Amino acid sequence: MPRPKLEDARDRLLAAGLSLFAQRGMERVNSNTIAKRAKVGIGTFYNHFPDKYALLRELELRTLAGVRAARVAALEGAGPDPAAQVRGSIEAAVGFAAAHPEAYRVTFGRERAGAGHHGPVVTESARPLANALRRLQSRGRVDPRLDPELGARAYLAMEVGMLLWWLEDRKRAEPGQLVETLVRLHPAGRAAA
Amino acid sequence: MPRPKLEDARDRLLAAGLSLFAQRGMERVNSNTIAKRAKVGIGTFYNHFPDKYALLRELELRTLAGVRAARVAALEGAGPDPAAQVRGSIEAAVGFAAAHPEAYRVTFGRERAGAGHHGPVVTESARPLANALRRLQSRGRVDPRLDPELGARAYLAMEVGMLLWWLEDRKRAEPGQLVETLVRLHPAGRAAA
Amino acid sequence: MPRPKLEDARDRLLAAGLSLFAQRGMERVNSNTIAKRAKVGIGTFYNHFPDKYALLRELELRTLAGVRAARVAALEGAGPDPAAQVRGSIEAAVGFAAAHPEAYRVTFGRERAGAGHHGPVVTESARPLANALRRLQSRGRVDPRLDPELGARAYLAMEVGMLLWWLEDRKRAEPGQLVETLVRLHPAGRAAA
Amino acid sequence: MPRPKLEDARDRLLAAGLSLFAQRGMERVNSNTIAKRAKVGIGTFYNHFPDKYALLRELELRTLAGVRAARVAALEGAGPDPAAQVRGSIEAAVGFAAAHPEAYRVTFGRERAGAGHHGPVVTESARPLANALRRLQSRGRVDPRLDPELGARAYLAMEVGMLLWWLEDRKRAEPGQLVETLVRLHPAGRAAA
DNA sequence: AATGAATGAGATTTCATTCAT
DNA sequence: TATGAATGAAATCTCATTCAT
Repeated sequence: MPRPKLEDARDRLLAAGLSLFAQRGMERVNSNTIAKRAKVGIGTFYNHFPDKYALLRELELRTLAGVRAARVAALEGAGPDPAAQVRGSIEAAVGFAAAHPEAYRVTFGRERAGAGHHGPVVTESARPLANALRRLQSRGRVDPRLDPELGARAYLAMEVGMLLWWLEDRKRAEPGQLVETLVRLHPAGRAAA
Repeated sequence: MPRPKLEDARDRLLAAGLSLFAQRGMERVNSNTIAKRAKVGIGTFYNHFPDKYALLRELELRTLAGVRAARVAALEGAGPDPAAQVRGSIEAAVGFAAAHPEAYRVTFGRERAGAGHHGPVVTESARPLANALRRLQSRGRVDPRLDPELGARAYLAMEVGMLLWWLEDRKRAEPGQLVETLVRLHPAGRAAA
Repeated sequence: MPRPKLEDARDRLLAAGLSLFAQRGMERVNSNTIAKRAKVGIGTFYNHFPDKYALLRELELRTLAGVRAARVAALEGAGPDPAAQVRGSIEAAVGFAAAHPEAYRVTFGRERAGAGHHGPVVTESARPLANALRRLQSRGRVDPRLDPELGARAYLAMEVGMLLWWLEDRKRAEPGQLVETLVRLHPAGRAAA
Repeated sequence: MPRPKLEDARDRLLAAGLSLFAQRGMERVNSNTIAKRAKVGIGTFYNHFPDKYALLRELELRTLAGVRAARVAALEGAGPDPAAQVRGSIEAAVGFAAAHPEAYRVTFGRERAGAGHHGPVVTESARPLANALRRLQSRGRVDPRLDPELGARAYLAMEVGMLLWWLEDRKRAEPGQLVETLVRLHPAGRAAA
């Protein structure tokens, strides 16, 4: 029998934190509320996390790993065609947001206090995309005048912004429409036109 | 202490709030600090604003009006060519962000508590852009398969996201590069390619 | 022409204070609100009253004078019969409360902060009643074993308590019923039985 | 500081609140002072009561229960004679006020902000007394022209008013005198005359 | 006399964190 | 490890009063 209570408390705290952060936003959630929602004593909270930001950080790391894994899997499944890779990567991101809306909103949303947070979170995805753009430019498949760093940033800002907007109210669009729009506006999608 | 000149206090509070919000983010600024920075009693703060969110809202309204005015002026000065209009509008936005970085970050940044705030702020710009895209589609200048609403949203998310990223550290790019990138990735820029 | 503005402000302040105190109770009314209701600057408030308690005190003095005058007039109109005098005095008190419910509630109600306030307000009425009871005892018209001081106090507590209770919701009884009840329970009403 | 024994804090807060409310009156006591007097952190105050009114309400409930219990016990001990019952009930009330002067003053005194509070507190005692009067009327022991509801109210206003006045300065009378006065002026005492 | 913006002491309330059990 | 009562620094907000105009 696996330890029944042990990791239980930690997982319940993470789940409670996730749903509360998504619902109310970082600064409007307090550690006591998280513990209560997790049906755990407040002392237990501090046995597992040094403070509430640590819990948030862990949620973010899990989300980032999840998005990355989804993209990697999509790229591996897409074969060598760049267009298919772009579409696959986008479908992966949209799919992840649809499957884990709270995690997506908490990680990428506008909730964090303090400036300069968005950047780092996105940076990790920007680098591989910039490299991909450079490769495509060298093969003449993307406008060579586009700065690949800036293009990557710009695209990711767009993707994140759209998905957050969509998650506010999913009736705003079908996932397929989102994918179409993002594909069409993707820097690597342009050359096709 | 003698009472300062009439509307002085209110303006000083707005200025103090702006710089503090930009520096530390909404939730890490308190009314006492704003009042102190404005060299005004805490009571004066509450004579002018019911709470710190009201001050923020006023700053946002001023910023939105500023961006809109800059865009309108640019469009009027750009003549009838759609490409020139797109570029002009983008230059106006970049110019505004460069001239009022704190106001831009406070208004569009990721600081507000509670979800669903970004949307409304951006919505007002999304509508005219969607209309422009529709017009260009009917004239065959923009890919007709692009959903104009989603395209407008996507572009604005990109523009805002890039400018916020840039304002975190302006050494990251020259304003001209930003304009080039945004022009190239603009939904209406595509058909020109 | 009498000074038009002069006493105007003071009277409007008193009226505003009366209605606000009656509505919300002493401690939940502030001087700025009174001034606003009186359509007068807050500065004007302090030109007329040293503080908000002074305004209250003036209202109370006016009310006490009003009740006393009503009772005196009733006694004078009642002729020499003690029973008629008792009934007349009670009718005067009930009539005053009915005519000036706010003033009555503010003056006699349970609103004042700090203990020991009720006593003084009532004391002034207790003395003449105690004297009357003594006179009636010496004439054998009131039970001689009743302590006239305590009897007077007790009756007045009853009268005030009933009228406040009635003013909370006047549908609770007809004024005539109140008078009957108070007459029957009056220390001097007893001998009649 | 080591945490004091379990429910200790709550009881100390109630005791501190009682003595402070009695001393200064509701509106002149603040939560900090109560906590300090109870030798407890301010946070502990808010762990136990949502605000100071909640503490007051609990004190009132305890007092009302105490008075009721004292009256019930007295009635049970008084036997079937109505006169003895009346006297017993009055002795119980006077005894309770003498034994718990602070609780009595806080519960029945004129301190509460907002109107309409006294009524409800007294209502609960008014009903049984009204019923008793009705019974006595049907047996011809009380003047049938007296409205039993109003009579009950009137008597209770008298009792409460006298006891509050007495508690302001106990030298004003002996408890025995109070009882005598109240017995003589009781609606059910009258028929004896 | 009238005005009302400005003031700041003080009251209320929140919440991250500790620690004895 | 788990618990949760206790804590107090810090934030929000009120309001009586002043004073330059």
